[in-house]
Amino acid sequence: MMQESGTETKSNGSAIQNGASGGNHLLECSLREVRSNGETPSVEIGAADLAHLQQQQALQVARQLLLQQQQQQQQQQQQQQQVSGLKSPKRNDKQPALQVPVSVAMMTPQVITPQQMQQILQQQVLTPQQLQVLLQQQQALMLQQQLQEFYKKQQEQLQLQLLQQQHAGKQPKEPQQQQVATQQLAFQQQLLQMQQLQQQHLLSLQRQGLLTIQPGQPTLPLQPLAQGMIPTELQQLWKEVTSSHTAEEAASNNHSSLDLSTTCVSSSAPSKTSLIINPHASTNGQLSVHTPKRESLSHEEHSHSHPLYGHGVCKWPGCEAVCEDFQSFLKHLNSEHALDDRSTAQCRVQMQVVQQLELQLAKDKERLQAMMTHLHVKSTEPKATPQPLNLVSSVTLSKTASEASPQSLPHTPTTPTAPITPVTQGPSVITTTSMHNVGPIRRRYSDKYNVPISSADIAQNQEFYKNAEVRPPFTYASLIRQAILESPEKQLTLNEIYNWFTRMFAYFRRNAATWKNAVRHNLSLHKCFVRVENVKGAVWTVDELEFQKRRPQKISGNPSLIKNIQTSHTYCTPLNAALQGEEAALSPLCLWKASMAENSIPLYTTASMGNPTLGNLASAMREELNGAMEHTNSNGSDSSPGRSPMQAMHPVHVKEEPLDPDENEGPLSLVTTANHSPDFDHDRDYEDEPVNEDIE
DNA sequence: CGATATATAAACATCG
DNA sequence: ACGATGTTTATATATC
Repeated sequence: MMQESGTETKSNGSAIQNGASGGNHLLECSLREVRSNGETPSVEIGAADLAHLQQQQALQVARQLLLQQQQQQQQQQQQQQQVSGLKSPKRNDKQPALQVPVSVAMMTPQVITPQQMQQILQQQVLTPQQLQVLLQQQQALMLQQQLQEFYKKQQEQLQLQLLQQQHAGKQPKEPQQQQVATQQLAFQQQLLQMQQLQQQHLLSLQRQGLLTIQPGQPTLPLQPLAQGMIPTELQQLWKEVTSSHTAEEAASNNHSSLDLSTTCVSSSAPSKTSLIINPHASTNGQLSVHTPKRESLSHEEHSHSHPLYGHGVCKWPGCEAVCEDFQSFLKHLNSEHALDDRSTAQCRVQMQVVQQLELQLAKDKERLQAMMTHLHVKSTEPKATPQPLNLVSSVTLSKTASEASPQSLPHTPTTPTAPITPVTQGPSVITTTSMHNVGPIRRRYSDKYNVPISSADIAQNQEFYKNAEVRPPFTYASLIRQAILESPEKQLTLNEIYNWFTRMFAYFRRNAATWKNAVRHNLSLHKCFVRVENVKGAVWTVDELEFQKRRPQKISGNPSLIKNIQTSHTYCTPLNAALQGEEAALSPLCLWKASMAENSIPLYTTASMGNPTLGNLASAMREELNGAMEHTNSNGSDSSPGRSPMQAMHPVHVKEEPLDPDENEGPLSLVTTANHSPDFDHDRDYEDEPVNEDIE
């Protein structure tokens, strides 16, 4: 599984879906999503950090390789006669520590199995933000593992090379120095090769939109990498990449070209395979070792597992050449993606992408750690026990807030704030494929969202529900209301409501019969929804008063929320500004928003900062909460309570395949501007057609 | 434990 | 007859 998902992570979305042979669907999905959206995740890593880390990494690699080399020499000297073959099967055993020079430290966490993830999702133990982080980490982990395989293989190669060279040198019985020199050369070559492979990794990841690499940025990380190695060469190669020369070199070196691809394959294949030395692996052509041919595998398997091939298309970064079958794909691969400067450069970029991911992983890990620590501490505390005091204070705040901004907020989001940059909703998209067997679970959240989440997390979750098929933590009533309020006329037809659901939540792209029924049920059941006859039929509107009247549900166990409300000024401002510029940044409302977003509105992510609809949703939810709090708090206004928006909808049994949402309403069109995947632009109805294969 | 809220399922009605 | 739309009832679960 690890390998498999790792593969997917690594290079291409297509591989992802093809290779979905029970592997990590979460990862697959997320990648696919990212890819389809063509967005790139924002990597919040400073260039300096990157450079530093990469440099360290590079140095580490170099050191390890040197060490390895030395050890090998010693070893060989001791048993010169023994080393007769080209293979060095014992290598792993003898130098286990050297196998994975890169980021070993980051590998400690284990990859979460789909089941585990599923469980987490179902239980909603974690907030969407947390989930996202988790997913990202998982992804990064996969990558790491993949990289591990990469390096293992490379080292293996290196060793073989060294062995070979030693032998060659031995025959003429040249002095040891000569041997050393040869080995040094090989070593350098190996280093270069490794870097190239890494680059490829990065490149493909970048292509997938997993990372954003600014045009000028790449050189930064790369240079440090090159230091102490082959700076000139690397830089030159990089230049070539950046200059995007299109010279397609004929495959004079088919094997080599295959190499790059097979590297990926190996990482996707079982670890055993990945450790096998690929016959073509040596770019130097020095290896003559023959290992099990990949070609021996069934085509089907190939087409399903080759990371560079999927859906009849070559997934080489920037290629997308159509290949009828796997055979033609191989031909194409060999001819078009031979080991030329271009391919090498692309590979390099890929490596960079991977490196960045690694950095991201490190950061996310740190974050997770902090979260865990925090939660652990908190969990043993009042978490389960609501704190009235806090609640009160929060209520007060929110009340003020509501005053500050009229409850009729559903202001249409006029704030496409901004930078609709190629942001990315991170890799954190969850596939439902892995959750299909989940039975209906009806639970409420209540205190499950008391995890404080940073604004950054909030931002990251902007698109979370849009892409991840995770049940949104809102009741149907809340969602329906939101949908209606978001509309320009504050009224929607049933079908429009449906559309809103599917557009806004990936979760509602399946099980249509179920949730649609629920929507209708809710519309009929709740007084707050008023049906109005229209010229064109009937539309549904919201009776705010009625809506607020609903019984108040305590915002239980949310100490952190309160706490945040009181102390979230810091990021409240940015959040507010980003989400709703029209409102006072530091108003209590803002505080409310921040807390709200932190606790139950994971819809906001940097990616959709410019998405008015989301902003609307947020505001509406906030409004709702305001109302609820108001009621709860003031014994006055409405005798009846407001419903806490915190009430959650819970994971439901998912059996259908997610379809693409459609979009029709005018107001919503705003929504789907920059971030939307094309999918959102057709008018598809999400019916329950149990399709299990994921779309691409 | 009972009341309430919500989710889910399903029967049934109405209408185009 | 059929599907979309609504309404209503029943049941399960969670929360208060």
